[in-house]
Amino acid sequence: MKLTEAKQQFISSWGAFGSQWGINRTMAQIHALLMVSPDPLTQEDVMEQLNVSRGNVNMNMRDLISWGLVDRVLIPGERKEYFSAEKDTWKIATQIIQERKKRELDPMLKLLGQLEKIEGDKKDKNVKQFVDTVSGIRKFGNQAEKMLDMMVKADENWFLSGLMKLFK
Amino acid sequence: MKLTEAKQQFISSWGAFGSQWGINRTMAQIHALLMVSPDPLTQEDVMEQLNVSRGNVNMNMRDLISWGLVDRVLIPGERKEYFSAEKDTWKIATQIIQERKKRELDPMLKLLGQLEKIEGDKKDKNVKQFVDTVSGIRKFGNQAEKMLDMMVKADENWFLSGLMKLFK
DNA sequence: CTGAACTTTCAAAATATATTGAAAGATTAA
DNA sequence: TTAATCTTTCAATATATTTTGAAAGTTCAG
Repeated sequence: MKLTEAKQQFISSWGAFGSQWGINRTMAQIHALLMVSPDPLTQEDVMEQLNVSRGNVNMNMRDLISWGLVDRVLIPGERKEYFSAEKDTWKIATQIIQERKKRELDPMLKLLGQLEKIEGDKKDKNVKQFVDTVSGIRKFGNQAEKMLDMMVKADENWFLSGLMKLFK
Repeated sequence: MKLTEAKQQFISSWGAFGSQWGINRTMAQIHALLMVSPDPLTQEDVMEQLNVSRGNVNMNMRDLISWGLVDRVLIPGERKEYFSAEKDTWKIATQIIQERKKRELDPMLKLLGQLEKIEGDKKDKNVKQFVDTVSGIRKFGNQAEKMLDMMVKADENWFLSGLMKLFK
């Protein structure tokens, strides 16, 4: 397989993969394109390579930046803006974990904590099942949160070798 | 807060949470409803409580069953089918991990493995960046896969206390 | 068998999400 | 300044996903 074809496949699959995880296809594709591009690209470059509109690129690029996955890059002497993606997989992963945790997991755990304090007869099986379910999810979520924090703080090597050896 | 209101909130938030992760809202809501219901429910019950159509409940219930999160339950002497959700958070989580891994991660890792075998001059920075990116993601994915397998095999207690102590 | 009770299917409709592109807004070289 | 270049916005449009509900399918008691 040639580079051009492989790139296409990678970009298209990364887009499809992303949609299954609630990331919009174009955003994932832009990310994929930037990850395999050795040099920074302009909005124009991305528009051409992915066949999407200026506005679309602009909005999704902004999102990618807010996720900390893409940086604006100034090239001395150039008027236009360039964009470049973080290429280190470990950093990408921890960045995504951190953001999703902050944006989604934390608020959910907060809500569950409130729902647990429901008033009602603990003898009522409806009340009991509700409290048990909610607190079960909350406990699990809290542990997951701790584990993710740990991952984010740790370094890649810990993940690649250290953790694994403990449970071979 | 009263049970009824708390249930509503839980169901609605679980639905919203699900959509951010690529799960359709109704499916997540049905799941939430069944998780907090002490006894099995019929399609009719779900239709009424969530205000969705028969077909919708039927299709999503089928999906939930294929994910291993809901079981059909036969009640002796009853003509209709009842549905009941697994209530153990740990089992729910490992079930979801296992399924998503099988449906999404495995195929993606397979593809990345192929893309890595691209033909081309390794001196070309385009080729190099492509191979580096793809193999970086693949390696990370492989480790993640191992770790998830471990989680699925382990038991809840290991997660709740054991793992955590190692990295306090 | 027969038909009542229940389940499944799926084309059409509704809804939600993503994309476009032209106009307005910035920025800067000259 | 001015005007060329580049970026951002957002209402309109297009696309994708979800939902509906009536019809077809299934099951089983009598």
